[in-house]
Amino acid sequence: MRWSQLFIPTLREDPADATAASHKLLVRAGYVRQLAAGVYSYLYLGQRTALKIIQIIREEMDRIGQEFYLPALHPAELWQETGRWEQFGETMFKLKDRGGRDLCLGVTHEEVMTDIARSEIRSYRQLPQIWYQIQVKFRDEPRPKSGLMRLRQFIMKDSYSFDLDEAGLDVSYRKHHDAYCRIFDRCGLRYNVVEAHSGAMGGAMSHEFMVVSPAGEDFIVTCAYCLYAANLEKARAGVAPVEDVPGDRKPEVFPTPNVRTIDELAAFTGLKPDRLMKSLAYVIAPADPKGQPQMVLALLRGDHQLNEAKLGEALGGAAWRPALAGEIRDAFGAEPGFIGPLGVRNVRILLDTSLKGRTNLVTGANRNDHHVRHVTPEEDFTGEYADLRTVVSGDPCGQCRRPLTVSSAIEVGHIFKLGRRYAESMGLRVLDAQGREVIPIMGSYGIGVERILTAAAELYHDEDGLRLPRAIAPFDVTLTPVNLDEPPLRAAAEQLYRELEHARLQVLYDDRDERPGVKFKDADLIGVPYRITLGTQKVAQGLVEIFERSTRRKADVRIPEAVSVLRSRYCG
RNA sequence: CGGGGCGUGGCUCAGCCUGGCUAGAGCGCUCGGUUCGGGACCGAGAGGUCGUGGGUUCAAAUCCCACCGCCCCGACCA
Repeated sequence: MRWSQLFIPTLREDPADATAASHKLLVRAGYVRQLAAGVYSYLYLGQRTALKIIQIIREEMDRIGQEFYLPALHPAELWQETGRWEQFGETMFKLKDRGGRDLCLGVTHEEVMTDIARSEIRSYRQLPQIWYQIQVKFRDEPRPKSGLMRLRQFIMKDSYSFDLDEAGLDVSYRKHHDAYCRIFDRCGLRYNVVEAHSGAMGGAMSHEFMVVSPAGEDFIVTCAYCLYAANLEKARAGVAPVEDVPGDRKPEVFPTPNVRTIDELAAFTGLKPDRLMKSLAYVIAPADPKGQPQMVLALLRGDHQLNEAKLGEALGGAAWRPALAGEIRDAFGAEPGFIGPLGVRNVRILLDTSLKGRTNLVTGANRNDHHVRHVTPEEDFTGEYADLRTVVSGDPCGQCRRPLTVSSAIEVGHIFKLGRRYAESMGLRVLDAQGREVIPIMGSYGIGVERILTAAAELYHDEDGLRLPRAIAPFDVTLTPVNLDEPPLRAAAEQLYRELEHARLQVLYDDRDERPGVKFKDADLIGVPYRITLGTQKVAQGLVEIFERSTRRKADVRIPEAVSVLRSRYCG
């Protein structure tokens, strides 16, 4: 394509409202423009790159499944059937048609896919199925952010598997795992596959595909030695042992005026926080509206942080919230800051596993301005052990004891073993080989197209601009004559342009009447992997220069060989 | 939703605190000329409801109130 006829609005300066590198560069390079918070237009370059990403996804998904295209506009009834009309709440864009009927824009498509399956699939012989689509999703996020990182409208490849049994689901899940690896490999991403928290979706297993980046919003825990990898929400680790001073004395209450926090208590007692026991109070709403809320006391080592996802899991997925000060006073007889496990009644006590075997700890006395020392779990009080703490960098790996690393990461894909929740609630049934009616088991799987672009931009850029992997760059090569007023240069450029196109390379021919510096800066900014530069001197000697964007290496080649040299780079 | 910031030509910003000449700069854009291997230079131009509405005032980009939009931190995130 001839640059002079294209719309590639590059910017010299960073847009004022961007902070993430990918956001700044995608706007500066003319890939995207913002329309509203979390809503972006793809311009020419952005669309070319998006289409390449989508094509890679499509090719790999076609190896394992069938492409559909579902509506984005859904009737409310479908979502009310599964209870997710309420569950998604304000995250869902809801609207009414002219007849006053409730509609919404799809946040995901389990309901629509399951609706198709239940009305068409009757027999186990029709299973398994893997259906996918590449389509727009709408989520009214409370806080869109970082350009294309978190959008309110975005393109997702989502797929759904239907299998007769768990073994079948394992196969479908595995196929997706492998397809996702091929997709992200082909897109040039470096990523980790991590065990993920299944969240309110339920389900037995889920994995996330994570690109480590400081711009990421998630945290993952990885072990460089045994390859353990998990989302921080889910990650487990060992703990370095703590030397307790053996104490055979009985618990002893002592005054601690105005000492509420762990830091204050450590300073007051002169003990390290790992000798203290942190008491956090939560309540579970009763299943029965007339019932009493259940008070929960979570106990952690003073220097540890509670992991809310793990607490939720320990409570069996029940809805919970931090206890209010009044509720704490009623249940413990003391203000927050002075509560503890001793002598409490009707309180469910959860101890983090790192407290197992510890002795002689200090914790709240359930009496204002007092704590209690010489407390030993299991001797002085009892409770259930659960993994509650948030892993931090340096914790010993639960598998190999080597130190773990916590990194921020961008979630580019997520695969879920869904189970039978949707099939069950929506009445999907098939007959098995014995003629019995059974409920198929489902999986759901997602890839965020913009996330791939964002992650690539975060991963591959420098101070001059983007340097996208070849597979997703908008062009293969830019062709840059430094001055088109010189007939020999123009002739050589036009000739090369034809040859490159003939060789099926995607070439961006910079035939603009711009000075060389402008052309070089723009070419660097938009991140095309190679540039062929035609300069007066070199062309007079029959040479052109091939410049590799990612390494900044330059090499002179003879003009007749330029195309084949470049082709070999792409093929080899 | 809580906290913070911002809103002035296409872009990046100054001006606002302390109200008052015709609202400025750089970049970009148009025309003419020179220039041409890393965002050139000279000359001449075009382009602005100062986010919106209301209020105070002789007078509002500037002060006050309300609203809207965008960004950041937090909460949230199948």
